[in-house]
Amino acid sequence: MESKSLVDSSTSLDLNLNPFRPMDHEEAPNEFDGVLGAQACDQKASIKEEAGHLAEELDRISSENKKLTEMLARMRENFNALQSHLIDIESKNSTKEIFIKSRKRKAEEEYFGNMFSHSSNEESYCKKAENFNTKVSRVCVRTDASNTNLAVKDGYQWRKYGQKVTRDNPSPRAYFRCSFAPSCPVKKKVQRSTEDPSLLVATYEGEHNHMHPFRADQLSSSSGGSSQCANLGSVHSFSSMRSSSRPTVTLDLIQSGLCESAKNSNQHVDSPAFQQFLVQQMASSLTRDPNFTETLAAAISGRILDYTQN
DNA sequence: CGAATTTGACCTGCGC
DNA sequence: GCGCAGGTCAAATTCG
Repeated sequence: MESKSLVDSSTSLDLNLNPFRPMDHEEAPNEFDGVLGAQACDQKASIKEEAGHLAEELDRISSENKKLTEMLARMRENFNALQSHLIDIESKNSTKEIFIKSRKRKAEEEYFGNMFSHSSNEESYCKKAENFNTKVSRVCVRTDASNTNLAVKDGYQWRKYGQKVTRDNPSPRAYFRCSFAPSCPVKKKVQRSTEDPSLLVATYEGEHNHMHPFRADQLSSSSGGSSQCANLGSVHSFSSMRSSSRPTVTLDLIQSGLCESAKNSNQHVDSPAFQQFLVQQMASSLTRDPNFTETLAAAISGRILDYTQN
């Protein structure tokens, strides 16, 4: 039923796209009718054929778009169902565990054990974290699982003061202090995720009370620092401070071309510049994804169809 | 040689 | 009070 209108719309589209096509019969001089008559007929036929092809293509794309929309709706429904199921399970578990574990250790488990859990966990953590005065943030960095180095390059200079194997995680936890200590109170704990050994989980406590070293570098000179990103894999996840409204961002920065951008990311995770960087990287990784661009193109063509039909 | 890292000992908080 | 686990200290070691 859409095909008729599709033909019309595609023809009109083609009119706009083909500058050599006569817009009006009056525009074609009559004296050429005899000489170019056959040619004109051929051209018209080919244009009609082309319009037909375009109409078919648009039809195909719109139906594909429809299917994708339906799939997306189904996925959303499934996600919501799973989400509510997970919340149920977690609420049951938490009531059992709450009397077993101390608040502090519970918070740690929330940090390191449930890295990929639902955001409700984040919220529950944040509620508990309200008891803490220090600002706590978490950054995940993807590295090679075989790499035993627990260094997370974030632009600041850190001094390692301890390492410990914890009960819940076979991989050791490294303790870092900002090299500006004791004037800077910030501490950092780095440990591999139990669920994904290739993921380093860095927990920051406190706020830096000094300028970001990279910003200072950038102010003084625009060169250097390329080695800083040598170990940087991908900033996989960046999640909430104490504000529960902040979403978890999953970001793939693993492409080699992002080295320069990654350098810029070495700013404090709470800074507006860092957040702007995250947004930019999200946009760029989306536009690099051929599936995304394809889906976007289909969606746009669907919109165009809707518009031309109305 | 000085700075950074490693690592075992020690401290602290919590549950039993 | 004891044991456990996380966190910190500081001497020893490594590295540039």
